[in-house]
Amino acid sequence: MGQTILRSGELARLTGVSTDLLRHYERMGILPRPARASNGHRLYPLQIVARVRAVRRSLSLGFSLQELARIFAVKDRGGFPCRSVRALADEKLHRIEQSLVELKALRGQLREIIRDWDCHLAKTPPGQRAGLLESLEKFRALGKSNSRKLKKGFSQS
Amino acid sequence: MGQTILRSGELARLTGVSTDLLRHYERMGILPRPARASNGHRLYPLQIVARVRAVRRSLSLGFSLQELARIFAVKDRGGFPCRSVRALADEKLHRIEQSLVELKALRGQLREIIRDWDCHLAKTPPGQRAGLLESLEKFRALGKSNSRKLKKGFSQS
DNA sequence: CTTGACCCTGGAATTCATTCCAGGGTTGAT
DNA sequence: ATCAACCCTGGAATGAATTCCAGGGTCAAG
Repeated sequence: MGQTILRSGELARLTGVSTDLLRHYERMGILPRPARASNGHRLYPLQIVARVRAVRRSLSLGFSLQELARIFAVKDRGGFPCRSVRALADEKLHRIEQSLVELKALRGQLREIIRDWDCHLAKTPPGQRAGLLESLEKFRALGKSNSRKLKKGFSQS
Repeated sequence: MGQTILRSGELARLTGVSTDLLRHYERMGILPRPARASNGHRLYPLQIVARVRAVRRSLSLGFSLQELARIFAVKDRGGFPCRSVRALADEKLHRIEQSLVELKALRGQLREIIRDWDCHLAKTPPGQRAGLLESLEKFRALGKSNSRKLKKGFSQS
């Protein structure tokens, strides 16, 4: 527990990220190549935990691995990407707000559609055609925007 | 214009969906296999426009092609999948609401982070380390939930 | 000396909606 | 006859994050 050196499994457990993913981040240039033990095992300094957590946090904030790679490339070469990070964050915020607007519109439409359907269903005995899907045409789509991408946000499990 | 029969290009133009995608939907069982002209060209009845629009609408509401395929499989065999469609819609609504909650939390956090960063930046001359990324650790992640998938909703362009 | 718990590697698979490709055919107009 | 504008096919590619795989090494405990 109190060591200053971590092996991949320990780092994985500490951060909730699979070792596979840690290696992937390394390949992407998002985590620096760590020192190696004589047997080839990765040896991470304790601070790497912060880095991994920052990565996970950034991802959940809407940063892409590519963006992080770009940022960390600057950083790991001794640069200070703070200003560009800041700009990126602003962009993310805008996207989130945009998404919120769209999602709310979607919710409104879906509610309307469901209400409409329930009317139909109430008048339709089970096993009979109610034509719910067809009725979808009545509802016009929202602006094309990114609504197509938004739907990816609905988790599966 | 006034015909009752459409060729793929016409249907594509009418619905804003590429012919490639129309064929893809057909492969997926989401559009029924249309009649063919003697030369092999697809001949769509005018009603197919409604179907395509329903598909697009459903997709934008968060239905997946798989789900639509299941639904239309029942439907095209003469069944009435309305009840299951209704259940699915309910599920989508829940997901949207869940997404909304998470997105709002995200927005709050991102705002907080940005405010925090701006403080640091104000005190840090350009080209100097401000440690914005490192400061991300201070902010704890939200419940694991689907926040990972949510970020996909932030469009690129 | 064997078992189990680790670790290593590079590359492939996954998921999803959508697009792109190569190779080929049928029309209609010039 | 030839060009443009369509249409056909099946399969492969895209992007994004993540996982899985095979084949192999290291190490401590029993």
